[in-house]
Amino acid sequence: MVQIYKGEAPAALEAVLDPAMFKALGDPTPTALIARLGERNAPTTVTEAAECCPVDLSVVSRHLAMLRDAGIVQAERHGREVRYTVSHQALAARLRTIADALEACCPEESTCCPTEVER
Amino acid sequence: MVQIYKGEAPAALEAVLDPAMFKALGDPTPTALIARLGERNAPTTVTEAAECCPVDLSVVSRHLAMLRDAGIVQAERHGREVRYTVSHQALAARLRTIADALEACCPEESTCCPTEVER
DNA sequence: TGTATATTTGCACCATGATGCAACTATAGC
DNA sequence: GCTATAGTTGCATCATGGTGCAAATATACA
Repeated sequence: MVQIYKGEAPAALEAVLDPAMFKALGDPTPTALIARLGERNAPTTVTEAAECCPVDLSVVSRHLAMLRDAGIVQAERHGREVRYTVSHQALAARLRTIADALEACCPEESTCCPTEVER
Repeated sequence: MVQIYKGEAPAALEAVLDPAMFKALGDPTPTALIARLGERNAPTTVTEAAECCPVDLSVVSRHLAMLRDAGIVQAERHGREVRYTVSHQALAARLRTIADALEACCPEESTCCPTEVER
């Protein structure tokens, strides 16, 4: 369950930190699908996209739907096939928006002597 | 298990798409911790950080360690306490690096008529 | 050395999500 | 309408990871 804590992040941050997007990017199969759509660089059917990884077609279908819901890819139906497209530019723009929000939310403060702790 | 598919992403992308970072940002507790460290804006102990959310102190300790391993926060031990610091600037920089890699990897191509498919 | 505080780690439990298979729906062509 | 192809969805299974509790470790101080 994705529970949001009260006052978890500054408003601007909270608006752009989309858990769905990060969850998608944290798993290898969706990541592979994003790369696959990128290298094909053209509307790609579920069957074509499935060549990216050794998983069942239904798994690919589900992941693509998840990516669509997360706003990372777009879908268009043509007859009996559905063609997916990824906009790396759009995804990059979203990451930059988050970066902007991060820098804006909390002014940096110099710390005296940050020493790494061995793990 | 985080399995990396062969040729999952262009080299430049693969180098910056860190699953550990995205996994951390996809869960509310680590996100709340990042925000907590940001608003305090100074080295923060585990006990202080734990005020961010209604979870056991051990959970906070584990999440902070995970964030440290993911390179998102830094830790320094002072006596019996460990003080954590987050650099929003550094995190923002990493996101921008990913954005750059995304834009560089696959030249955009215009699609004819991207129509959303109802879910 | 003994005690108190701060943090980490072992362990068990539970919710979530990824997966494969089979059944189902949608569409095209006969 | 019937059949074939493309994709989605239901269901069961399994791995992962978040969580709390208790025990262990690290350090300071008496």
